[in-house]
Amino acid sequence: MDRLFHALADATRRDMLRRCVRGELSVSRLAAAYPMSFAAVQKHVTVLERAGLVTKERRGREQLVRTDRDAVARARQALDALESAWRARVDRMTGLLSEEGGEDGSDTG
Amino acid sequence: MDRLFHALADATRRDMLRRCVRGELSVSRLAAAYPMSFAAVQKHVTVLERAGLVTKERRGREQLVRTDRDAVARARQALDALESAWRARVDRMTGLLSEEGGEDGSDTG
DNA sequence: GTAACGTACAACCAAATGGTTGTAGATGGG
DNA sequence: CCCATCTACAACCATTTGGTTGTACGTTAC
Repeated sequence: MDRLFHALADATRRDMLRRCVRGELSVSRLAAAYPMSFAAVQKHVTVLERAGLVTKERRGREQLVRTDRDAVARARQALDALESAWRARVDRMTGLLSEEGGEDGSDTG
Repeated sequence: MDRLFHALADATRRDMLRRCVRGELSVSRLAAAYPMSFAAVQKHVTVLERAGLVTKERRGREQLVRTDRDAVARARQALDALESAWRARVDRMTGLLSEEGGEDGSDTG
């Protein structure tokens, strides 16, 4: 989860995710799109890969990068969990008066 | 946006967000919950605050921390935008054959 | 007024980040 | 084979992060 959000916390990497949705860009093709060295782009891709946000697929001597849909969904679900905490709070206010105890701690993913 | 996701990329800070949903915890009360110094917790709160994820409200000599619901929603919307990119891709495959051009770049926020 | 509490902020340090360059291993084409 | 391309990885550097301690300031309680 740390890796996931950390990977998302960089504008270059978020842009990469958008570009790699179609999974047709090699690393060097991707690198051509940014004003930085190939190695720097490689590092960004590695960060995305370790976060599970993209996968690499070999085609000849190229390595095609593709955004992993499920990983983005996972991040969204984490934020959903946070929002549901508000809902629980509202429920409590409108409905009843139970004590606190909503310690689900869904952070192990 | 960078600050937003960066703030979320730390388990301690995510835990803080959960705890501060009800907005009834002072910084020192919060600090008591973690195995680190008060100053360290203060820094975490500052990171969350600069990301817009929490606000502070003074009550006497205490400073109550409260999670900002809208900021979390904002992060979710960013991930929604990513997912809609996949939908656009599917649309293209099933429907027509238009060229690429979905450069909305909703990154300025 | 003074002590205790809660907060803010600066200085400092180890480790990680994000960038660079350089080198080396695979792969494909003439 | 030889060369160009694509990739991988290490070494290095400036900056940021995440933690510490110490000090100063405002507020509450006695």
